[in-house]
Amino acid sequence: MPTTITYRTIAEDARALSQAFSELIRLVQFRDRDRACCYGLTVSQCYGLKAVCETGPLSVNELAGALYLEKSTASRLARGLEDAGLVERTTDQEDRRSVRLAATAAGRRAYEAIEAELQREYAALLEDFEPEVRSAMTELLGRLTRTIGSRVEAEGGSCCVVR
Amino acid sequence: MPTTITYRTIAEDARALSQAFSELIRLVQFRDRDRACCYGLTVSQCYGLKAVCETGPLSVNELAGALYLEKSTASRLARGLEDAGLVERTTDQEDRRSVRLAATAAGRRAYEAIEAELQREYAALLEDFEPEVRSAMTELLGRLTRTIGSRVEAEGGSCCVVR
DNA sequence: AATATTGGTTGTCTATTACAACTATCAGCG
DNA sequence: CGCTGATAGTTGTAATAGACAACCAATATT
Repeated sequence: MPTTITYRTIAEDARALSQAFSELIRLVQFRDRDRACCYGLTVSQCYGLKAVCETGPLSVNELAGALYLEKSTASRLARGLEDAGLVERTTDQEDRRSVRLAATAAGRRAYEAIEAELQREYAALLEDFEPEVRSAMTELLGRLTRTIGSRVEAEGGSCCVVR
Repeated sequence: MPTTITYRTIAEDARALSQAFSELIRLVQFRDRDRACCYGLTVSQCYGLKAVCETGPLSVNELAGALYLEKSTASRLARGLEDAGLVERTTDQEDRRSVRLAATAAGRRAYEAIEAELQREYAALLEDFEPEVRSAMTELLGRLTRTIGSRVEAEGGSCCVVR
């Protein structure tokens, strides 16, 4: 299995990236749809729980920011997680408008189980690659993601020209 | 800007991959939601048009397969594209149950404009990286996507253990 | 104290999707 | 030929996910 990485022009790489991305998005959405059942959580709830567990207690607005959602959507998401007993909602004593969403013990357990399962899957996937390719892949994907993230945060998301 | 790619264990890579993916998915979905306006098409319609334009005339079932959708969903998607005047629907003469979805001239124009805009965006994004990193990134992302694709096609998408 | 701002919630609407029931066509077989 | 079963699509229905706007309550500003 050769690791020949050929150089290309930016345009060629952009084309390849566009192809890979749109396919990837479809694939992951498909997988996520199917996964919706786990622990009786919806896909969004999984992402919400993940955000709360990883970033510590969050306000509704912070949750919305972390997931790139509208605050109303985040609010309902939080309620769902609360109803499921996975997060606890207390009013912030510094600012009583604000809410503190913190994971409960059950929430942390669920998060860890889901995360472990996901990582088992990804590990199995990565076994198909040689170690250096594997590491490069994850490293670069991380970089790409961070770059896209900073762009989205800066621009907000421009729409293409409708002539 | 050094290109130090450190080796890691599979578990570490799996963890990094999981992180990058979930962030990436959120980001791209956010961008896509925002983009929904372009040419009066919805996001799904854009993906549908892309499939029809790139893979040539498709049946409804083939469209569903390409986008990992249920055939009913693909059927409605096709109708939307037809109503927008972007694809033409003719009954296959070999098998009159089947339908041939082909892009119209307007459809091809719209597809090309959307694709060009996307690629301009990706090119701008890739400018932030050195050529060798850029190429490696797109190359490896492509590989990863194909590997995931073959897994999804094989397994269908297993759900995690609900104990 | 009056006004403006901010954090959240609720009402309403749209998009995206699946599943199930149905129609029409095709393929195989006695 | 005429059943029977499989296949391609369509339509009905329902659930999820999300946005936007109007609102309430608390905090900030002047």
